[in-house]
Formats: sequence, structure tokens, C-alpha cells
Amino acid sequence: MARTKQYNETEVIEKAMNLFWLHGYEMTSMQMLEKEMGINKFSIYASFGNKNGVFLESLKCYKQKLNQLFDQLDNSVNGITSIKQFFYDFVDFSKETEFGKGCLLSNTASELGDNADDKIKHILTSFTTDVRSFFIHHLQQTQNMSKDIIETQTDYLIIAMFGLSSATRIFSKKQLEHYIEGLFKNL
Amino acid sequence: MARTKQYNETEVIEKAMNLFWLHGYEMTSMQMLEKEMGINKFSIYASFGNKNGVFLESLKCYKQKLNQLFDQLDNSVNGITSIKQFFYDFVDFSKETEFGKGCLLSNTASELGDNADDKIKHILTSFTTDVRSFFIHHLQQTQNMSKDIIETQTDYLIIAMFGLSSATRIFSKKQLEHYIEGLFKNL
DNA sequence: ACTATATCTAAACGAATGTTTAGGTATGCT
DNA sequence: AGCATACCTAAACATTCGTTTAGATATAGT
Repeated sequence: MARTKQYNETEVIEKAMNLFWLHGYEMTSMQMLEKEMGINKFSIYASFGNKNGVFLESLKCYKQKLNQLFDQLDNSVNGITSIKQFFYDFVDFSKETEFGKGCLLSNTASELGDNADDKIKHILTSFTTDVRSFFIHHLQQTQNMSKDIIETQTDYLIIAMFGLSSATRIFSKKQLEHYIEGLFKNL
Repeated sequence: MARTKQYNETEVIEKAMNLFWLHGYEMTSMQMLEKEMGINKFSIYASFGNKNGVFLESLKCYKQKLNQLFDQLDNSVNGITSIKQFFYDFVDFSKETEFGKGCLLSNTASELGDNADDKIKHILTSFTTDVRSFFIHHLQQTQNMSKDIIETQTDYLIIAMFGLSSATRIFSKKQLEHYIEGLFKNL
């Protein structure tokens, strides 16, 4: 055999993820990735194929982090309260390190839209359905609502969540708090 | 004297605006602008200086269109109802021509963020304050609320509006309707 | 009709993009 | 120890970006 890799692929992807999260896909160049990941272009292409491959892995990495948020909540099963808690946790998560990063997934949906590669679109839509089923599941816990009302309220929550994820890039925690409190006053 | 311009600057900017609206700033190339505006690069640079100049005029053009929405509403002065009407008008406006364009201003805020040129940032912030004062003005009409409550509800509405403008890129009219109805349920 | 001048066409510019390649370097296995 | 192999460095690749420039074309005023 020969020399072994001198970098951990998971670690460098985490760094790449932060770059994409902060600057978006197009605005993040291979040069920036090279510098931030601490490895050469050759190594990047050897490990991930191309820029899109790096991005794809970054999205997966991000998704795992969001899933951790879900997992934390699944322990305290108490209907709408846990949905509201998820909104707050999400704000903390989005604003934990630097200001104005928003949500990598919704940023991507906004930036690339339909032009995105199929694998990327799949990640985005699958996450949307995950969130949707999370909402439906917890709405069902609370009261015995009709299917129509659950559907309507899920649309409400999904869009509120999507809006929140965009808003975290711009608005302060206090303003976001006002938003969340207003949102759940109606439920 | 000599030859006269064979294009109308207002007309070509409208076409440029639609391109930026649909694809964003970075994704819209001079080549695309050339084709869509129907004039040569030379003419574009002669009229607007550079790409950023075209974008700036496009934003102004877009802002005028939004101001028309406001003007329509100022006639029917009835507090929160008119705010809600604005939300609906905005959805119609954002989805009138093609699917998934969202709002050019909030798209720009999301795409460029703090990296944007100062003139562009000024347009964005000035519009936000316009919307804010519109909300405050109409909230004051309804009841005699405390300043704190108006402030809180304005934050709520501003973020809801911002979220809506992002959401129009992705969600259907019916879903957006569910969202708006939910938003105004307790106001 | 002629000329001056602004508009238009089209080619070329340098810089930056994502990607590839060639050559030097270090390390795991026999 | 030595060799094979996979890593890393760094230069070059083609393409595209926004921008500029040189030359052809058309027209308003005399």
C-alpha cells in the first residue's frame, strides 16, 4: 500500500458546509473551499468528484444536524408545544455561530430553485416532507382535529417555518421571538 | 447631431428586471441580458454603466410596481383588513406572470446580503422601512394599542411578509392562502 | 447631399471560474 | 530497505464572466 489520507473527510466537509452556509453555492469558489477545507483541489476532487459533490455532502451534513434537533424533541412529546420548541431551537441553531446564515437548505432552495441538480432537489424535498410529517404527527397528538384542519394548519406551519428560516438571515432574535409568539397565538 | 437611440431605456429595463427577478443577480449574465433586452452590450454599458447599474435600475423599476400596490390600498383605509389585503395582493403580484419568482427585493436581500453595493442596500432598507411604516400606520387605525404592542405586532407582520415573499417562490396559491389566513386569525 | 456624431456590431480583453494533469513526496507492505 | 502506490503541490486547462475597444452603420442638422 501507500500513503494514507492526511485529512478526515467528515471534518473537511463540515468546514465546506459552513462556507456554503455563509456564502451560498455560486458565491463559494473552489479557491475558497481549498483554503477553508485546508486541503488541495486535487484532494477535493479525489474525495468528492466535483464542486457539486462537495455541496451535496455538505447538505447531507447539514441535514444530520437538523435531524439532531428533531431527535432532541422526540423525547418530550407534547403536541404543539414541541412544534413551538422546534421553532425556537431552529432559531438558536441558525444563529448559534455567526450572524445571518439562515438555513442552508432553504437558502439552497431559494438560490438554485428548479435549476438545482436532481440529487440536491431530492434532499430538499425529502426534508420538506420530513418536517411536514413531524408537524402532522404532533398536531394529531393535541386534539382530535379533522383531516382538513390538520392539512390547513400544516401548510400554515410549513410556510411559517420556511419564512422563519429565511428571516433568520436578517432579523434579530428578539424580532424572531415576536414572530414565533404571534404564530402560535393562533393555534 | 447623429443617430438616435433605437430602444426605450424604460422598456429594456423592464425586461432586465424580469430576468433578475427570475434568476437572481449572479445567475443573470450579460449575455442573457443582451439577448433578453434586445440590445447590444455596448448599448447596455452606454445606458447603465455596468451590470450593477442595470440591476439598480431594475430594482427601482420593481419598487415602483410595489408602490402601485400600496397606492391601490391607500384608498380603502380600514386598518388590519387593508394589511391583509396587501398580503393577498402581494401574492397575486408575485405569482402573476411566471411561477416561482418570489419578490425581487427579498431575493436580493437573501442573495447578496451585506455584500451588496451601498446603493442597493439603501433601496432594500428604505423599502423595509416603507413597509414597516405602512403596517404601523394601519395598526394604529384599528384600536388604541400601546406602542409596545404595535412594535411587537409590526415585527410579527414584517417577518411574516418577508417569509411570504420567500415562500411565493415555492408554495402554491392555496398553501399561501392557508398561511395568510392563519397569520391574521388573531389580529 | 454632405458631414459630423452617436449608435450599433462584433471581436478581444484580462480575470476568475471549475476542472484536469504532470511530477514530486511520503508512507504502508513485503 | 526498497518498492509500489496513493497522496500532495502547483501549474495549466478550457470556459465563462464582466468589461472595453475598434470599426462599420445610420441619421439629424447644415
